[in-house]
Amino acid sequence: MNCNVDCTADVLKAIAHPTRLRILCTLNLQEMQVQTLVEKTGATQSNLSQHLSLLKERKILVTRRDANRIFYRIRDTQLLELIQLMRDIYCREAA
Amino acid sequence: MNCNVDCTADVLKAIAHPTRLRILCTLNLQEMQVQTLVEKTGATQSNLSQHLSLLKERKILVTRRDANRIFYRIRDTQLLELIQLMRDIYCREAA
DNA sequence: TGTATATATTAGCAATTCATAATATTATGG
DNA sequence: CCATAATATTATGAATTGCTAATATATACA
Repeated sequence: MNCNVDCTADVLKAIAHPTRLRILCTLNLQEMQVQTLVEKTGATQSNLSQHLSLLKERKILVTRRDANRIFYRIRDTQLLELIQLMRDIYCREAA
Repeated sequence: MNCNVDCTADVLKAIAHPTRLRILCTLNLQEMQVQTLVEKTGATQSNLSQHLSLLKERKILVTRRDANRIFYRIRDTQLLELIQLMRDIYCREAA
């Protein structure tokens, strides 16, 4: 009935943004440092950092520090299957 | 690589709203007329109508007219499994 | 045709989101 | 300690979203 809508909506909202989706698809199953993500996504360092911290707050990403650098990865990679499925259902055209 | 981010983000955005999620969870596998949804969700008629039309535009809902009334249902009910899964992963607490 | 019911649309404002630019923080190596 | 590299934070303004109130449309039925 009440399917935990507020929490679920928050998580969905976190994912529902082109740059953040791109981050998730780029990360895929690996971990990656911010600089790499900046290059691969084409976003500004600052902007990307903001999106990353939002995803981290929502427990979608987790981090690991290695000296100077921070590595991000997807906490629960089931999420990738979810996104893929969503895309298959609603965005079938083109690659 | 590019996982159709723009389209996928649009669909996610459509779902990522408490009232719209509530609509989807309320509909579940049935079809329902607007008035019923108004009562069950507690939203304003106008507001609900706006959310419904957004969901319809995004091909998430489909409609059927019966005389005076319009019945809405979820086009692809796999979506419900997706939402459920999302909730299981990220919103495990309480019912 | 006139009224009532169900649903949709529009306008307008408040609140939120987003990107950019500038600055701060943290860690490393010399 | 200083310079540099990597990342985060803050402020700000523009754009988008979301709600409400008012109005419009469509159908049924007396």
